[in-house]
Amino acid sequence: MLKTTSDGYNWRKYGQKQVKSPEGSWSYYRCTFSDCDARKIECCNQSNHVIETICRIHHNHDPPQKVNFSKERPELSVEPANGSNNTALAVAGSGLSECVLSTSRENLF
DNA sequence: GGTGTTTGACCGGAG
DNA sequence: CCTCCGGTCAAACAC
Repeated sequence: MLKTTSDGYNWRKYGQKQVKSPEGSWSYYRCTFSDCDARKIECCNQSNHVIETICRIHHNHDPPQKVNFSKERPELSVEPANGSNNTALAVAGSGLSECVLSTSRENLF
């Protein structure tokens, strides 16, 4: 709460599921912004480490960190800049824009 | 008191 | 038509 998460947005969890392997859990997140309908799904492994972050719907607004947020922000921007053809990522009206960010679990593991 | 998290149940689509 | 699974909502609880 109060503090923003990885993306710089405020996410509200609205569901969790244990799917696939017993060591796989999906956490469903939604943007707390009233004017935003962004959704995100986090895939965690047995140790509750986020191994994959699937962004479903993108935000239609700027991050709440409007004040001096430039000094923060490690390096993970919203888009996978390392992606080759991330141009399709800009498809806001293409219906379904999804980006899968594979986080290095070794960071925590 | 308000907002977000947790957990179980319900619904719709696919096979 | 029935069953399984992914996705969402709602009530209760925690901070």
